[in-house]
Amino acid sequence: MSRILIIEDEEAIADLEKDYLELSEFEVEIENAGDTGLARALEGDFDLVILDLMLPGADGFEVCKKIREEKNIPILMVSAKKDDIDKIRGLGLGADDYMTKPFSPSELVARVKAHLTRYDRLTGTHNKENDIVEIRGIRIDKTARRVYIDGEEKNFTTKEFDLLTFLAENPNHVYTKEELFREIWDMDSIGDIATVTVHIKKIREKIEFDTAKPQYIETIWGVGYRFKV
Amino acid sequence: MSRILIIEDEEAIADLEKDYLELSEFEVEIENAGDTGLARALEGDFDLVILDLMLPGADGFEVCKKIREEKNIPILMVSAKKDDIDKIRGLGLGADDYMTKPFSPSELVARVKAHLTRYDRLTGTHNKENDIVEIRGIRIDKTARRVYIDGEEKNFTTKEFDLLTFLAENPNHVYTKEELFREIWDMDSIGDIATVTVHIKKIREKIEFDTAKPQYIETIWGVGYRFKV
DNA sequence: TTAAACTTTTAATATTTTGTAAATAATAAA
DNA sequence: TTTATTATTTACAAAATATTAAAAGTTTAA
Repeated sequence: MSRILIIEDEEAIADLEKDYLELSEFEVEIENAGDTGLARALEGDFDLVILDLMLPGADGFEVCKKIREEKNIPILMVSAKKDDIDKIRGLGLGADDYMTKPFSPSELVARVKAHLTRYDRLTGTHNKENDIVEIRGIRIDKTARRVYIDGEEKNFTTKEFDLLTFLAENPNHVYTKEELFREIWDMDSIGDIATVTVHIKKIREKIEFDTAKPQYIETIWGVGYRFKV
Repeated sequence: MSRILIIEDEEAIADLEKDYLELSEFEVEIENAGDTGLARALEGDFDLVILDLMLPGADGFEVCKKIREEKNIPILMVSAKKDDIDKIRGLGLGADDYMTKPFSPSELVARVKAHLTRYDRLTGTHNKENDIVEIRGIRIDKTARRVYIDGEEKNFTTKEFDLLTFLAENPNHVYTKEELFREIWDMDSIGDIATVTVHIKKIREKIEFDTAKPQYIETIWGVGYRFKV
């Protein structure tokens, strides 16, 4: 599950937040000062930070900026003053969200979840762990070397699998047959790039609704192929 | 420069949003119905979508979900009802932010900027070499070999693409047909120059509003052609 | 070891792009 | 205005490139 760091000097608030987050299966740690909180955030392996602006030991703005310089994880700023929101924004600290006290714990949990979901989506952390490529209804499980087209598993040979995976992992990029050949086949292997064409056809037969009008792997006449997204 | 799609049926609101966003140098397009908006979002090359929940032609929830299935770009939901926020969250549609009407335009702009910044940070878009040529409403994606005229994709053959790209990358420079021929066809021999003329015509048919009065590729009589800027 | 599965090569066919040529239009110079 | 020069446009044939099917090799697994 996800690990969350709360940097907050008011113990009661920190504990309340922790309790609610733990109810949602999060793993939570608390630091009660700015300097220690910053150190912990940089050193620890957290997925999200909840950072109070008013802190002993360091300026909250500064802490936020420093974390952002090192980490891309979501930072949720908390402040008692509504005016601070504009300030945070204006300074371009890289905070992801702002909440003014008092706020409901469920609101906090909802926001935390939303940020984690987005972070996973954009960085692909979630998928990378399982080595899954998912794009336009095509799911490629790289570890198991399985391909699902609209949920249905289809069999792919080694070369077909590698070629499709490479294209799906680099969508919207036109590759020449030579480039694809070099990528999938061994660098030094001498061969005719015509085999790329044949494999593209085989893949199309398995993933396209109408092979004559490919919706996934497009032909860029005179150049090469492109996985359309 | 980022491209933003507004899906909103109230024209006054859409125009207001557009004006403010354009003041911040964004490129903005408006769709006033759900179905057309969805189609545009999926087909077009946008960096962010602002989506009104109450729409004719389709359910706003549905539109959001469909966009998210295909694209990872930030989606900013707008609604008149405050209760909708919880609903959006609960349904897990993948929206990135929610605003209730009425809201201040500057607030909108601030949020849009924040989302785009985060998106760039997490996807690393800004790190990747952007081989995108953008000039006077013409966007050329060299990696994908795609051309958008006022946001709409048009098909270009290899020679057309190369020729247009070369001219667009070197605007305001007059090239003789011989120079263009040597550049695109890369032959040392003086071949038949007439083919350049024909290709210029083909390109003009795709990019010019009125082929007889070219606004992009000008003819410099007796000399050659120039991409006007 | 053999059969099946996979990969590569080959060649015929289909498709798209490109170059050419000829007619027409526009411009500059006489 | 007339003429010579240069550009535009059109249509079509030729060239280039992609698709497809099938045969020939190659590898893999029983």
